[in-house]
Amino acid sequence: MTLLESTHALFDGHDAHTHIETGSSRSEPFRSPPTLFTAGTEIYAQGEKCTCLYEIEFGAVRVYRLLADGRRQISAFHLAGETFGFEADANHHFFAEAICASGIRAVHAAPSGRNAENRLLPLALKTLVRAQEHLLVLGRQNALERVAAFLADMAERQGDLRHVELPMSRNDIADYLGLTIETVSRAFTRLKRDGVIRLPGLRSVQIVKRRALDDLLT
Amino acid sequence: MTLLESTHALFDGHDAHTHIETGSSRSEPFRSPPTLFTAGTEIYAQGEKCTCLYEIEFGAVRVYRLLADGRRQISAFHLAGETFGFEADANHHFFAEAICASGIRAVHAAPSGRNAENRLLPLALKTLVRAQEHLLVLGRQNALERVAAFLADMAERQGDLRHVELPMSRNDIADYLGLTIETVSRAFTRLKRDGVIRLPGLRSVQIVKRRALDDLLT
DNA sequence: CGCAGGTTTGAGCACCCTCAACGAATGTGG
DNA sequence: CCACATTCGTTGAGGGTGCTCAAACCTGCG
Repeated sequence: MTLLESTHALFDGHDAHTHIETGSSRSEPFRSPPTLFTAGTEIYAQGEKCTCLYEIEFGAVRVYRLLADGRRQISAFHLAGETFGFEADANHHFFAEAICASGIRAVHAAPSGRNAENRLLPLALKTLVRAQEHLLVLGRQNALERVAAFLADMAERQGDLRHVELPMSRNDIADYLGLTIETVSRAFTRLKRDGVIRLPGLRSVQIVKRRALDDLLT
Repeated sequence: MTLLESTHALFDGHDAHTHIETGSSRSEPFRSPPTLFTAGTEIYAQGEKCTCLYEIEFGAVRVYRLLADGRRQISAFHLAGETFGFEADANHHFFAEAICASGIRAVHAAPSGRNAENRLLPLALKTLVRAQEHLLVLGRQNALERVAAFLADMAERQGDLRHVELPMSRNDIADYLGLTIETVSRAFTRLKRDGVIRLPGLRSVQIVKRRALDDLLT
């Protein structure tokens, strides 16, 4: 199965991920070779046991929870180079899915648990800081401010303050920002109309007036 | 200054906290004797250097951030017995204030930094879990559900599932739940009207229909 | 008793959601 | 290669939840 072929394979569970052949497994914590997850494939589910962390080689991941009636809250997006899958106890309390075709490496804790905490704490801190930032956005910002904060965050994480490639759909953005897709779409439209951003493609955003965007933050 | 006298002292800064005399300082991390903070007194501010953690002997604390225009998001309440003041880097990114007269003990990290992480990680985890729960509430629940979630959480943390004593004002609750005081008040009124709770006092809540409350959760 | 702070209640409005239809993009099958 | 299906995104109209503004109420305290 090639990368292109698998891009749109649907939720067929474990058949969907395939080991990618690479040499080199490094020294200390045991990194498995990266596995290919196709768009929409589940990486882990709420209630499963935590067995490892995950490093994203390429692609993107959404981590979310569901309410009983199906409402979804995406608590975080993770991009290439980031590590996720970290939970407070031995069980997962979230779902994780690949947003697009993604190469993901399982990282098993070092056998000597002593070093584990030194690696876990920074990860917990990063997750916590993001959650707290997110909390402020969801609690006290309006739709336009939320979308602006989201774009600014993505731009910063992708290392290009003028251009963002969004791997996720409007639906994902809405469930991340506590809005509906229509409201997200209208916010994009308004930012475009006001000349703050341009949209060369649906998932491609140019930040034209950085200043105007920043004015919507904090 | 007695505890009662100081209950309503206002923001008079550093004069407001007073050391309480107690014997006993324990072994490993250096706990200072508890300090009395009166209602509304700042414990630390955004931008200050982190010097220690804080243990609440009695009372309650709010931890919050401000937007430029004064909007406030309370990210957490802390009650007696809990530890707070933990931040991701060396500087505080939040404000912390005593909600009511509170006895708070500064806990300085053990000089051997080795043990520090063993104590920090569980605290980071607890903070993270709460933030993530809070995220779901702010992102995807309506006003009534938010207030219900808040009451259920407070009841559980106070160890009495049928009765809650709220140390904080409606204003604090609103800024915690991302609502206005009026909306919080209306939610209380509605829960009372529906017989879910009773209000023996403004800050005293009896949970009458636990089941109905639970139906509003997750 | 009057004042002050916090809370409740009401009326009106704004923002965002809901529902619906349309348009765009992409992949499928003929 | 084109028609079609499907998914995703946009746009519009209308309604509801929660916000704003305002006034009344309650409670504690000087």
